[in-house]
Amino acid sequence: MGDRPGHDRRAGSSEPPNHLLYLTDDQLRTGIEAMFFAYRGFTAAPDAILQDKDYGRAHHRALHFIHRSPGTSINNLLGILGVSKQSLNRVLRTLIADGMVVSRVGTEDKRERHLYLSEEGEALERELSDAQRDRMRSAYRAAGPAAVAGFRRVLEAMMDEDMLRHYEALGPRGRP
Amino acid sequence: MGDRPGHDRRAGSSEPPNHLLYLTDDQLRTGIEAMFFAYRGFTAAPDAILQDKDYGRAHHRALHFIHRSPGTSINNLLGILGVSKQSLNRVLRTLIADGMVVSRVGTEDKRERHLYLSEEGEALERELSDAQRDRMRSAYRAAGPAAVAGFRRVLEAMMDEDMLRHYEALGPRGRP
DNA sequence: TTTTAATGTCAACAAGGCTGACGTATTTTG
DNA sequence: CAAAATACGTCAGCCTTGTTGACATTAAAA
Repeated sequence: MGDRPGHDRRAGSSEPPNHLLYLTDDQLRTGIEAMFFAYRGFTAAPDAILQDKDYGRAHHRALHFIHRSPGTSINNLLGILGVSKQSLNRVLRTLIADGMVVSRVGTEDKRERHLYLSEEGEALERELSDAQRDRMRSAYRAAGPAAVAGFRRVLEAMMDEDMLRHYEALGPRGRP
Repeated sequence: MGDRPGHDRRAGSSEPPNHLLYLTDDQLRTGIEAMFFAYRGFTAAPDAILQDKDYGRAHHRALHFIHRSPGTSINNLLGILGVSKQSLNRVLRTLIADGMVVSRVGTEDKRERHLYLSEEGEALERELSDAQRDRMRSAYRAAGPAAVAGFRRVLEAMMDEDMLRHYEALGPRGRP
């Protein structure tokens, strides 16, 4: 297990080749901790806004992806969010009841519902994503363009196939 | 608000300077989505292991940081994890009852408790972090050392002061 | 026409957050 | 030394968000 190819555990063994120093257990552990702490910073801004309103992080996620893919179906959204339909439904129900989200019966396939944000929904989404982008922007700016490219590359390598598909399907200018 | 210095909203405005193209709203949005999808990949492996046992992600976090800072106090752990003492207590109680974590009364200050992992706790922690590191390692390897450096730099810039303090206090070879 | 797919919804439950309120050592301070 | 502050532990209750199971509806597909 310790000598699985490319699996350099680095515990009391001999030194690793210099070009693999970044794969050290210590480096990996630090990366894990960085993800943990950074994710808190990542969600802090929108969470603070949501505290006052009657919504939570789950609502934010739904708003974000409906904004990104106007007209998306429930099934597509389920795949993106990776939750059960019952969980999503509970969130969507409140958003629809509050007039943030509009659900229209599909034109081609009338079993499907197409989801859109209302004006009000767009406004809330904008408020949340502005706050989150501000945080992201200052991090990007502090780190610089080269670091940002690396950041993206590692995150993309961290996704499994399923997520990567959804991530790429959103593309540079999201389509339903 | 649109022309706050360095706040290039890029919505229907003129082109941004070339050297700031990475601060585009589109780029930031993609980074946000990358974080969202990647975090799922990040927690997937340990979550899968925990599903069988009677523990959850919160237990994993406690195990991780006690492993990293043997002898840590409750208060320190609270700061790292950023949860209420009641939340942490619930998790710690089960871990202590199961013999995964040992709590010793402080030597200098007898009000404090010092937390350690038992042999069994170390074993579980190892199982979980091995799985998570495997995932991390393959992402690191796929992205390469330069990307990893950028990844870390952006994540660190994303933390707020409080988290950064805890993150750095853990250091390269964690101390209590 | 039967089957399958997409969706909504009800019920029940669990994990893991939170706050408020106490109780108890123990250390610090005035 | 007495009073206050600190570091816990714990009980109770509540919220969000996740889960599974079951059942109904509608409409597309075979």
